[in-house]
Amino acid sequence: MTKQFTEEDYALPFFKQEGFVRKHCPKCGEYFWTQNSEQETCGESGSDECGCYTFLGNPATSKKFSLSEMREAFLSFFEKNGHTRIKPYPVVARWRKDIYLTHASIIDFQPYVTEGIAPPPANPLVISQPCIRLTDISNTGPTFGRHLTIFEMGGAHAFNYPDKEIYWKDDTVRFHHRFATEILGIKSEEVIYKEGVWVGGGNAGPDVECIVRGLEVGTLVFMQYKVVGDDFVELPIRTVDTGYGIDRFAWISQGVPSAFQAIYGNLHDKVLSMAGITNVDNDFLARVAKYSGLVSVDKRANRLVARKRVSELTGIGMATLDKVLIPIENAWAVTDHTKTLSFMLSEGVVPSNIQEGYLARLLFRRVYRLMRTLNMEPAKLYDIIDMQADYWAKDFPRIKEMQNEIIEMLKVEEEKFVETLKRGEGMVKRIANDLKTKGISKLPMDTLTELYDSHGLPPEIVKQVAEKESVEVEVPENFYALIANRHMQATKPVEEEAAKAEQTLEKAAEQLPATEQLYYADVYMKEFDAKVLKIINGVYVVLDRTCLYPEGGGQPTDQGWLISGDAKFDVVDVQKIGKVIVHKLSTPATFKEGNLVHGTLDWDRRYSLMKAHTVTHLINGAARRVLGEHVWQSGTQKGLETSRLDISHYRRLTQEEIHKIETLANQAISANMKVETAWLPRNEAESRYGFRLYQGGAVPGKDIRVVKTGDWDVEACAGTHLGSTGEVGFVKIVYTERVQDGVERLGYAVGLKALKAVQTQESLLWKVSEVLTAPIDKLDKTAEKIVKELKESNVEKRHLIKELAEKESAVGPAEACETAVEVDGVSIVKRDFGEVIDVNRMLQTASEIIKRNEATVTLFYGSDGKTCRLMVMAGETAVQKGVNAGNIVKEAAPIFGGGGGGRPSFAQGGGTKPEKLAEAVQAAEEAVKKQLKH
RNA sequence: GGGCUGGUAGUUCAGCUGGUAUGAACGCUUGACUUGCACUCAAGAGGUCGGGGGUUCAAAUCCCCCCCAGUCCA
Repeated sequence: MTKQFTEEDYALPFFKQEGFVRKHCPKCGEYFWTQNSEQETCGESGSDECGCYTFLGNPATSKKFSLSEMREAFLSFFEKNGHTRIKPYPVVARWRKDIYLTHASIIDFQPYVTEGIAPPPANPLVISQPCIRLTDISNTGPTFGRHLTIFEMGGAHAFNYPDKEIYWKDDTVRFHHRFATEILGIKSEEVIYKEGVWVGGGNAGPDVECIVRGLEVGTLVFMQYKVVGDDFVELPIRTVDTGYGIDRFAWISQGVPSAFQAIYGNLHDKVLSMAGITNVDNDFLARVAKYSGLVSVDKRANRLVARKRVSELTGIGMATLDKVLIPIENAWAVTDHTKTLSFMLSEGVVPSNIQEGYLARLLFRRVYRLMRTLNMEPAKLYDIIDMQADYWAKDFPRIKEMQNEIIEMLKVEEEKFVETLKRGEGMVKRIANDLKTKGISKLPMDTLTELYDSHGLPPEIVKQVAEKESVEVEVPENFYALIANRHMQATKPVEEEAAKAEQTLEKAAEQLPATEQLYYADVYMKEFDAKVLKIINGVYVVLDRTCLYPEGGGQPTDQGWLISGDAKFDVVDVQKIGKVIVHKLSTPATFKEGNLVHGTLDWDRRYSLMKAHTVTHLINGAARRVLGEHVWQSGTQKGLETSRLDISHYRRLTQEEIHKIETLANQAISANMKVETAWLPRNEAESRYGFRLYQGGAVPGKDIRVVKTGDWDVEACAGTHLGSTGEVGFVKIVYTERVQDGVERLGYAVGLKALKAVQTQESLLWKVSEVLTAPIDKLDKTAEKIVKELKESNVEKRHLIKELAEKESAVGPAEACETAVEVDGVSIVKRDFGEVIDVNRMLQTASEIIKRNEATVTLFYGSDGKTCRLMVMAGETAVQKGVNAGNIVKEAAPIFGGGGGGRPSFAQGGGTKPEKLAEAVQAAEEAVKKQLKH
C-alpha cells in the first residue's frame, strides 16, 4: 500500500534557495535534506543508529526554554505569522466515534474540518494540544522521555480548499525553519529534514521529519490522499498537519539528560527523592542518555538488545546500568503517568472496565505497581497528584479545579485494586495447594491465562505467589498473544438483510433534496401538507417536508398518519437517512409520487417523548450538581413509559443521592425555565459553551443545534423539546442500576406515568400491609420482626426434629408402624412415616438408630397421597457386610414410578404411584436380604 | 460494544457427572488449662446455597430470566 513519493514531492524551492542538498542515509536508507555537506547520515538517533544525541549538556538553542516558555514561543511565532491561536481541545476526544483520546492536534479537526463538513475555527490556526498516547507506555521511562504517554503537540494547521489556498509545503517548511533558527537560535545547518510517508486514520501524504542533533523534534505532514484499498485518492481538501514536539524542543533547549527534567523541573526532583533516589549522577545519566535513542521496543530492536548495545557504546556494564537506571526509569514513568491520569480524570473519565475508563484503570494500576517496586507508600501517589495539580495549575487550571475529585476517584480505584490483588493472591495460593496435592508441580498454561483474563492477575504476580508455594510457573514469551487468541473467537456477522434494505434507501436518498424539518420551526406543529417526492418498495415514503421527528439521539421515532383523499396510512417508523427523512407505512401507499398528502402526528406519543427528552437534560444537570463535574452522559434512551440516562460515576448511587437528584430535577421543573434551541456554527457553540455540549457523543455537521435549558444545562441535541420545563409536571426516578463499573443508569418516569409509577409502588405497599396485617408506617418494623421470628422458628424446628428423631428412634418394633427383622446379624428396620415424608426427619431418625447400632439398615418410607418416598440408610457394619443403599433404591424406586440413587450408606428415591409403595418396600427388603446373603 | 469468571455460615472457601450442607478453616459464645508472640483443649451457636421461574420422585448442582460483583479485549 505504501506509495513511494518521488524526489519532486520533497524538492521545495526553500531547499534550493537555502542550499540544502538531498542525501541518502546509508544506515536507514531514507533520503534527507541538509545544508551541511559533511553530513553523511540522517542523524536521527534510533535503532538504525544514524546518530546520537549531541545536545546533552550543550543545548541546541541559544537560550533555555521551560515547557511553558517553549509553548508560548511557538504559539506567538505563528500568531505573528497570520495564524489564529486556538485554545487546546480536551484530551478525551468525545467528538470522535472512532477513538477515545486526542493523540495529535489534527484530531481536533477530524473529521468535520478535514472532510469539508464544517469550516475550521480559523485558517490557518495554531494550537498547543495536550495529547495522550498509551501505545508508548512501555517506552516511557527507558527512552529518557523521547516517548511520553502525555505530551504537547504544537500544531500549525492550514486547510487548503479547491477555491481557497492558504499555504502548502514550501511555506510550511519555511515556518518551521524560521521558528527553529530565528526564534530558538538553532544553527541552520543543524536542522535536517528527512523524507517520509505519513499514513493514518485513512488518510495519507508525504511528510518531512525535522531532526535536530539526533532528535526528531517535529513532523510536517501534507495530508492530501484518502487511502482506498491499495490506492491513494486525492482529497479535495489538502491539510497542512504539523506536529511540533513542544516537550522535545524544551528538552534540546535545556540540554538536560532527560526530557522529564526539562518538562517537570522541580517536580521531577521531588518525585525522585520521594522514590528514595538521591544523588542522581547527571554525568552518568548524560553518558547513557546520549545513546538512549537506540532504546525502544519499536521496529526490530527489543529492549534487552538495546540495553546491551548501550552498554557496549558507553562501556558501562549491564548490571550497573540496570541497577542505576531501572529505579530512575520507573520514577520517570510515575511522573509521566500521574500527569496523564490527572488530565484524563479532570475531564470526567471515571476509571472503569470499559472504554476510556479502562485506559485510566490500566494507567493507575501501572503506576501502583511501579510505586510498589520503588518501595513507595501508595499514599504518596496522592501527594504526587497534588503536586501535579499545582504544577499545571497556571497553564491548565482545570486540573487544579478538579484536584479533589481526581483524588477521590483514584482512592476508590485504589481500594478496588487492592481488593483484586488480595482476592487474586488467595486464589493462586489455593490453586497451588490444590496442584500440589494432586502431585502437579507446574501451573498449567490454561490456568495462567485464565487468571489474567478472568481475574486480572498479571503473570508476574502469579509467578511470585505460586513459587512461594513451590509450584513452578513458566510465563511464555508470547503470553499476551495467547490472551489475544482467546479473544479471537466469533465476531457477530452483520445482519445482511437489514443492511441491504438500508443500502437501497441510502442510494435513493442520495438523489433527493433535504427534507424540510417542520418540527424545528414549530415543535408543537401537529399536521402539515406535503408533496410526495419518492416512494420506495411501496412503503417508504419521502416527502418534501414533515413534522414527524425521525428516531435519533435516544429519542424514539414519531408516529402518525398520511392522508390522501379518503385513504389513511399509518406511519409506523420515521428514519433520517443523510439529509432525507423516510416515513415507513404499515401498508403500501396508493398515492403516487408527485401527489399531495396531508400528514398528522400522533401528538400524545410525541408530547410524552418531548417531556421525556427535556427531563433527561434536567436529570443530567441535577446529577452533575449532586455528584460532581465528572458526571457525563454515557447513553440515554427515551421511552413512553420510562426513560433512562447512563452517567459516569465512580460509586454506586446511594438512596440519598438519588433523592437529591430527583428533588433538584423537580425543582428545575417547578422553576419553569425556558428551553431555548438555536443552530450555531460548531466553533461558536464550542467556544461559548465548551465541550460539555457533547454529552451525547459525536455530533455531525457544520452547524450544531444547541439546547439550552435555562441556566441548568446546555447540550448539543437534535431532539424535540418542550417550550419550558414546567410542562414536564413531575419526574420520579423509579430505578437505578450499574451498567458497567463506573456507569450508573437512572430510570425515571414523567408526568402521569410518574404518578402511575408511584401508585404502583404504593399498591405494592398496600398489598404487603394487607398480607402482614400491619399499618404501612409500621411495615419495616413488622417485616423485621417476622423475618427474625421465621429464622428463630426454623432453628427451633431443626432442634425439634432432632429431639423427635431421638425419641422415635428409641420406640422400637413395639410401634405398629415399625417392624424389624434380623438377617445375618444385621437388623433391618422398616418404618412407615405415613404422610410425613419430611426427608430431614427421616434422616435424623435413621441416623439416631444407626448411631446406636452400626449393624442396621433402615428402610423408611411414606406417602402424602400424591408422591411417595423411600429412604435407605445403612450403618458402617452393614455396609461392610455388603449392603448398598444406592443399589437398593435404584432397584425399588422404579416400582412406584420414579427413580432414586445415592451412596452405599445412604440413598433416597421417590415416585408418583403411592399404591405401589408397599410392593416397592417389599422389593427393597428382598434386595437387602439378597445383598447380605450373597 | 464483545468475551470470561464468580455469588454457599460473620469471613475465606470446599461441595466431582442432580441423591445427608454429620461441610472445612478462621472468627464468635461457654467452660477448662495456661501469664508469652496466630496459646492449647472441650463443648456449642451460626445457612432463605444472590432472586424468580422451569425440568425432576428429588436441584446449591441442569435450563431460562433478572440482580450483584470481578476481569480481559477493542
